[in-house]
Amino acid sequence: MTVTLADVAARAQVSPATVSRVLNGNYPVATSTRERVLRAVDELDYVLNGPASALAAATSDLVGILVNDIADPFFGIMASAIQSEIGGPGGRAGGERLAVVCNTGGSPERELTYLTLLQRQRAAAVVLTGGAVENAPHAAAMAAKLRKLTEAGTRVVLCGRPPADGTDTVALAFDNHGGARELTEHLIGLGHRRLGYIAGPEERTTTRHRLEGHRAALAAAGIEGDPALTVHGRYDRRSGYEATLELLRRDTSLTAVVAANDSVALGACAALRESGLRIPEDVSVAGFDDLPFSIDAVPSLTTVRLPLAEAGARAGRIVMGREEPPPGGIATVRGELMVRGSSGVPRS
Amino acid sequence: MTVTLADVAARAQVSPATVSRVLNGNYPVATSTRERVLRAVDELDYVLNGPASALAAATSDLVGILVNDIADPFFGIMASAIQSEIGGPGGRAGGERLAVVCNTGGSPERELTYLTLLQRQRAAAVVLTGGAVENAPHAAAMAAKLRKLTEAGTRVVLCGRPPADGTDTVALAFDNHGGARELTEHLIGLGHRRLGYIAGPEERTTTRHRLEGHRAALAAAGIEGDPALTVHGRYDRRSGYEATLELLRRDTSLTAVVAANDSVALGACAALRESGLRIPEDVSVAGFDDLPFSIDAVPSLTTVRLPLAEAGARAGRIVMGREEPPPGGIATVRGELMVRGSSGVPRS
DNA sequence: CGGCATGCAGCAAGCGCTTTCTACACGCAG
DNA sequence: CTGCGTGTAGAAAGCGCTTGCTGCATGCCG
Repeated sequence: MTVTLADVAARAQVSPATVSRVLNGNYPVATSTRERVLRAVDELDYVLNGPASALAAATSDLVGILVNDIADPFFGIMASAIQSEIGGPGGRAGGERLAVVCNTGGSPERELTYLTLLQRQRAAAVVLTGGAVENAPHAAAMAAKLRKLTEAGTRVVLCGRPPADGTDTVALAFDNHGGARELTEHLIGLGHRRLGYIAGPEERTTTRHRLEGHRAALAAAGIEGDPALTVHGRYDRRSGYEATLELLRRDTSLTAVVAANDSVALGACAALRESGLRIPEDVSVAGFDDLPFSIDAVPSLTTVRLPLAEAGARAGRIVMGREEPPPGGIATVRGELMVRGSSGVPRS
Repeated sequence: MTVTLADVAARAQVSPATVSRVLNGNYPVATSTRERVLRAVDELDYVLNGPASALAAATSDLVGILVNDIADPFFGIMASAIQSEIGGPGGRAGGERLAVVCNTGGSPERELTYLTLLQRQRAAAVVLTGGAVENAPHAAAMAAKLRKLTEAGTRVVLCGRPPADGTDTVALAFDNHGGARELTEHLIGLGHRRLGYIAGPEERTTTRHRLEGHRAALAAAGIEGDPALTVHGRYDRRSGYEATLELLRRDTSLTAVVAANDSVALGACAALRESGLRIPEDVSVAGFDDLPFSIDAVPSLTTVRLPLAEAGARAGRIVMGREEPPPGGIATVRGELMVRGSSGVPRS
């Protein structure tokens, strides 16, 4: 049998109540008693029963972090930053919390299911990262779930995701629109007029905002957007590779390829190179996010840096109540254009 | 107040016991009753209280995954594979489990603390990934903790980590030694004689095994290992960059740089390039792991592919009892040499 | 010196669920 | 017609912890 509070109490010759109070440190206990208890805990190698304590106290130290793809550094970096502020072991925060990263794989159902699971565990807090799926029924279901979580006392923060309508959940949204626009403006400034765009999966806010930013830049410059120059795909390298070949098939006159993110851009580079095109002499390429490997591409990738770690850390602090939420509960986090080797003046 | 089992029972006009049985499906319940209960659950939007149920049943559906660095795709890929087999939402397994990814940051203390946290939550299973810290007291503490977890009924599997002495924990270890050896043999076969080695952090099994494999290859070829040609660092790009500059400072005659992993190798490439050296004409570079971006480096990286996803999936299945553990509880997973553009014949 | 605030510890009532054991109603064999 | 197996539902005893309240010494005030 495992050791229980009562065993510790017996050994320390105090009541279970006292042991509990020593362990939680939320009630005055005489120093001598405390020491006796702690010694007993140590000697018996006692480990608190989490479920029991969560049940009795009606609280838990679980914090959930939802990500779309844990294998993607985009989410890994945010999750890492969030976790470090949540105050797991070694974190600066006081009580030890168990930060759990849940991988939704971008699936709306799983997102909802994980939220239910966290609700079931009476999670203390939840951070949702990544773009949302744009689909009315799902959005409504999410909003309802978030409201329920909030009601149950779970703090919720969205990180890198637009505010959820119908909730007053705190949101730290990335300025995908602005970043994409700035990026495309840069390319246009260089002289590009026919730009291909490799978008992410459809029905995602991130995808849409980046695409709209791109188109806004085109429109502002009086460039007619050609639908054939936009291809949708996933947020991975392979998708960028395939989409680029498709783009090349559709229109060989393009001088620049703007990708939904850096991984896609890398795939695009590979496809261009294999097609005998030089970067940026023949075709310029741009990514988004500025993940660590982007600077190592050859030529290094022109992209928009998103302050993933900073935003994650901030979300973590807010959800733990260690930082004031932004006014109105909504903040837009801007990206920064990083002009590097993969973009240049178009061939004439 | 939140809805409880009793509320559902009242609404369905049955006893709480019956509701519990319907929800757990482990006891015969008349169809008409079941339907009535399910309807009530639905109408009340009831969500089971996890802690309470874990306490009463003395089990939990939490599964822990320990990783060194969640921002590193090496771990992200494994975690993703493990999680998909664990049977979280959408997984193929039956009961829904909450897979929690814990980020130790490579710190021994945090590793231990997370294990305690998981023990406290009475986790159903735990998978530890990544190399272990080589340090007698810590190893002993870990072994003790793992034993305790096992005793308490938590299934434990090590993935990409050598067996823990003093436990009979199932382990899927990567053949870092063999992979490194093969890689260096490849370089030697190309004609390289002075190879720099950028090792990972000291006191890690992964670091040591890879380094030993490298040296074994050198020794087998009768090449004297020069201690000045080995530099230790972290497993990241920046570390590779700095270590390479240091290596170049120490010995400008080297014709190849072998890195502890792909990220380090990318940093090495950057440093070489900035130093005016061509890859592979002037200096060959090799990595380890074959992460997705490695093929996109220019030139693409020669490296050793580790079947991260496969190993993770297998570990996940084993820990869930859906696959037999390997004979003896220990399996060695081999890597595969990927010869690509970053390695070539040395300049004469 | 009585009385009362104060500090510390224990009692005991749950927290919401699971599960064993018991109860009841049938239906059918003896 | 009695008795018993079978199928289904309920009563109730916890699971191990937290916490409001009570109780008992102290020490200090008036």
